[in-house]
Amino acid sequence: MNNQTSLPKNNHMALKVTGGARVTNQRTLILKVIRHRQGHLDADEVYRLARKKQPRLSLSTVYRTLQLFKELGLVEELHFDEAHHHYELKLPSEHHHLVCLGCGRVIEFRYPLTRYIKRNVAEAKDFEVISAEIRGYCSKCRQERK
Amino acid sequence: MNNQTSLPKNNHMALKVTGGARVTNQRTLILKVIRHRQGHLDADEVYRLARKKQPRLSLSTVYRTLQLFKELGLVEELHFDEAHHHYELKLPSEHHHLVCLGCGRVIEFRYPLTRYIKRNVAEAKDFEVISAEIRGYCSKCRQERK
DNA sequence: CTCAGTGCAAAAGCTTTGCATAATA
DNA sequence: TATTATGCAAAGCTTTTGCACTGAG
Repeated sequence: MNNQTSLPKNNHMALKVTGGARVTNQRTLILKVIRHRQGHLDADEVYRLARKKQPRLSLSTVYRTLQLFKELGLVEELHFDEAHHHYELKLPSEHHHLVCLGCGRVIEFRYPLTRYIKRNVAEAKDFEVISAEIRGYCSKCRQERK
Repeated sequence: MNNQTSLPKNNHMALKVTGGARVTNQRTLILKVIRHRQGHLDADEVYRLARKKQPRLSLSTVYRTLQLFKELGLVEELHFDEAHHHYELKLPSEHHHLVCLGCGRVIEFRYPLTRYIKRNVAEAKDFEVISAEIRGYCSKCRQERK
């Protein structure tokens, strides 16, 4: 966060662990951008942020890198709305999202659902839960809908 | 389901209730197609099924109608994957989805989560839950990942 | 030195929009 | 008859792909 020089090392480790994927400036930068932002961001946001440091970066590299990170399990791809994919760092602790269908706001919460779901939902017995997305209407939008 | 003549009446009612929206053959047909299929389908599937009855139907009409139905609260729009929107009839009873990140399979289940979530998740206290999507890996894909 | 990764531009989806025509209320 | 809805074609967006060049290992 504050130690600039430690980030490349971490990125290098994260990439190296995977076996085979090369550590390039672009990948290091993109991982740094995602780490810096807590929460999710879409490909274009990653692109705009990363270009501040490396203006010649191309959008296709961002897409290819995000795809790679997803396969490596470094980031998770989320589908909040119809228009974009969103990506965020895969965190060790369980956390989920409330998505408002009215205003599109995304609220993250950390209450664990996995155990409850696996215990109560027969269909989920053998299902490995990664994340949950609860859709509905936030209090603000509920009032406006009345 | 089997009484062909009763469907238009139902559709008419569903559309009429809304105030303003006109009851057209296209809308009636599209609603019928969605009703006929239990479960979700995307715009192109609606289009292909509906064209069997009305070959001159255009894809833009399907999109516009789906959009309308969504606004009217007749159908729900789902985002299982990156490529398409999916639509399904809004049912009175609570039901949710398990989505496999490996094979894309969608498993529906009817166990109610709303009460549990509202009770335990502070952020969801004032949130009106419409549906939940649990993402992860199904048993088949979990074995393959090992 | 080799092969994976990048940038650029073009293509490929899915979805939306403009406009004249057709149909509902 | 006054609007609203439709069909068609074209445009818009995000995402993917082909290819020659570059750079990591």
